[in-house]
Amino acid sequence: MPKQTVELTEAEWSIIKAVWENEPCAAPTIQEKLHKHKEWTYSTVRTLMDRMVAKGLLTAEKIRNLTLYRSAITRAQAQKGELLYALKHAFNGALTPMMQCLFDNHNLSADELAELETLIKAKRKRQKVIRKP
Amino acid sequence: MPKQTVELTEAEWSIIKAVWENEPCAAPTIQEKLHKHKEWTYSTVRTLMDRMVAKGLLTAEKIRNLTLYRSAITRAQAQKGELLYALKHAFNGALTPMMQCLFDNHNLSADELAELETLIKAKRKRQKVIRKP
DNA sequence: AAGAGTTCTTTACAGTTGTAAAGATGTCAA
DNA sequence: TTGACATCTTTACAACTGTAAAGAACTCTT
Repeated sequence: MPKQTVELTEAEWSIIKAVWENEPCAAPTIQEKLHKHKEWTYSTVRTLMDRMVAKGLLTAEKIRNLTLYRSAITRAQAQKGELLYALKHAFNGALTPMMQCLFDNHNLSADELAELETLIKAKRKRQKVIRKP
Repeated sequence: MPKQTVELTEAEWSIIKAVWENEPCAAPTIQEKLHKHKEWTYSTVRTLMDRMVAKGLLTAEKIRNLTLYRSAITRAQAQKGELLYALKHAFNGALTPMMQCLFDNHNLSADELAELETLIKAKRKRQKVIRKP
């Protein structure tokens, strides 16, 4: 079974986002891709990536002199982990207060509000479907 | 100005929640309150709390042999910090995908769905109000 | 085969986090 | 004033995180 709760540090988020967009990819590629935003040397990126392999966040495959990395978790899994962490710790698992907080701290365009309503309506219909937790 | 982005570790969340519910309070009180859930010794709790004072998450006031602690940030601030962290890292700041993710991983009661709609409607009206960021 | 360039490996180090033992000090009741 | 008890202070330590230097190894071209 896949890890059911994934937690990423800030640095790991940077790395894995770049991996998702470039996989399979080599460490130097990731370093270059991140270079605009992060002043990390190759060594830094490499160390982070290898640690992420050890944690099961990435996989590495060695081909001759090159190590090819791939993500071992999906973006959805990572997002879920992050969100559930916030939900659990900051809101004791209660969704409505979380939404409330979001609404209080974030301006929403009319379009976004409409989209949310659409999501809610869709959710009502789907609600009966069994979902694996 | 108050810290505008607060980030708490898991242990810090445990502590500060207990503080919010008991402040002003002494470290031994917090240790006892948490005892059901956390097998922390007094030393552990105390160390965590003192570090939180150093970080500006709590305040400490010494009265004779007793150190009284208070929260230095509100629950709302902490919640906001946690949520914005998730929003920024996992969703690149995009709210709708975040909601989507939430809906995909969380069953909602009819009541909750209705509440959300209410929140959205309220938000539409308030939207024009200037909010300080 | 030698040099240039690319990629990797090893090692390190300081700061943070979780966890706590041991001992010091203060307080109050008898 | 002497324990008994409560509370505090100091010190420690391992794991994890962010960051990277230095040097080794590989690859490709001339």
